[in-house]
Amino acid sequence: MARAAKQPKQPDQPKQRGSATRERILDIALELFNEKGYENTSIREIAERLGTTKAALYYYFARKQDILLELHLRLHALGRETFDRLGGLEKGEELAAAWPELLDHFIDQVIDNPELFLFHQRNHRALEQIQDDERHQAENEDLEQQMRALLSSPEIPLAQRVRMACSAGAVIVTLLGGGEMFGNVPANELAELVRAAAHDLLASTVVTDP
Amino acid sequence: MARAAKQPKQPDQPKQRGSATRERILDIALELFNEKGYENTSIREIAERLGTTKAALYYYFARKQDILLELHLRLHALGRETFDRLGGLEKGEELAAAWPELLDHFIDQVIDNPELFLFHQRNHRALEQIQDDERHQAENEDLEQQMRALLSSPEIPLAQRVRMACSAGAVIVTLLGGGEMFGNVPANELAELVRAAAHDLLASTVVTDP
DNA sequence: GTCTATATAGGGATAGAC
DNA sequence: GTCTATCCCTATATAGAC
Repeated sequence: MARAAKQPKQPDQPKQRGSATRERILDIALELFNEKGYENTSIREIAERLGTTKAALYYYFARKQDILLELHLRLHALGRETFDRLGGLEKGEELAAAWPELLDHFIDQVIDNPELFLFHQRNHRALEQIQDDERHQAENEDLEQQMRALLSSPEIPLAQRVRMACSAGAVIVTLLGGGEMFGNVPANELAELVRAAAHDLLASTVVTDP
Repeated sequence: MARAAKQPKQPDQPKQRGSATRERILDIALELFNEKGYENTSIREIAERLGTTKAALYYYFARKQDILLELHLRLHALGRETFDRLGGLEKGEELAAAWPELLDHFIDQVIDNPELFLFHQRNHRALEQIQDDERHQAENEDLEQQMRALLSSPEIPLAQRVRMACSAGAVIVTLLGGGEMFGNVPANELAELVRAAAHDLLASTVVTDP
């Protein structure tokens, strides 16, 4: 307890949690990470687009990783929001029955936050690696990890779990697959078509013995 | 014509097209790119796993990019194989009608070459960038680009194209989503479940006016 | 065909002035 | 809070010996 008694603030906590420029940095980083990827984006590039210098960014984020981590936290919030709905459910049957509603909520979130989900998809590997390096809070808060856990649950019949995974894949690929694919179709219209398709996929599940 | 008269071989063509060590380099690179990603894999790492040094690799590949490019060509071959089946089709209706069969073939290919498709998915961005830098032959040979082109075809009703995209997404995400998700289920069994799900998704398409 | 040694560039990160 | 200048490291790529 003798060391580190001088620091007036928490050592590893971000310095300006709600700062306006801090948010701008995160927004610009999100843009660049989506355009070029995390590893191909340098601090210098982020600073240039913001109109400042490298060193200025280091006032807000001690390491480049911390920018990535902070963006991941935005996704965590969405994940918690989605999975809080299933809090009480325990048995596999109930979990499986809740899936269609969960998927609907997921579609809404993707439509509302396309950049964030694109970021998650296109920087999947970089996000994996910071989880190994740092134990950034509970691992189970991540939306994807919770979905995977649910899809691993042995209480749900395999055939049904596969359908559930398929429905998620259909949503992600179609909604994030790039706007040019379907021309200028408005996002809402696309979402409803995907929603219908995903639900048909789930509905045609063959009933199996428990 | 005065210059470059001395070279006994083509200048930018790879030196040992069918060499055994060359293939080993590509296999090891494929492994590492799948584990850590293209940009996080150094030439030194590839050389170490191969049991040699950096400089040795530069005998076979002039640039790191060329390794990526060569692996991409393996995918091109698969794409050509798939799309050669549709060569004669012209009208949108016929193209849409051929989709289920095309999807079946696609599933077979993913099952037979999981590492290659994983490589494509997890290094998507790096592959995009070499397409910009170099015009590496016809762009339309890429499987993904051809699929996108088909899904953009305005002759096919939007609802149907969305279903087609959904079916592709279901296949990719479920088959490449990581083996841990469904435990130790054999790949073939999984493939048949996915195949059934994807076809149900396509079959329940609502008939619309042409 | 494979090595050692090196050139060169760029990235992350820090020190300290203002 | 933001700058300049700099350190240190690692990466790609090349030259040339063997």
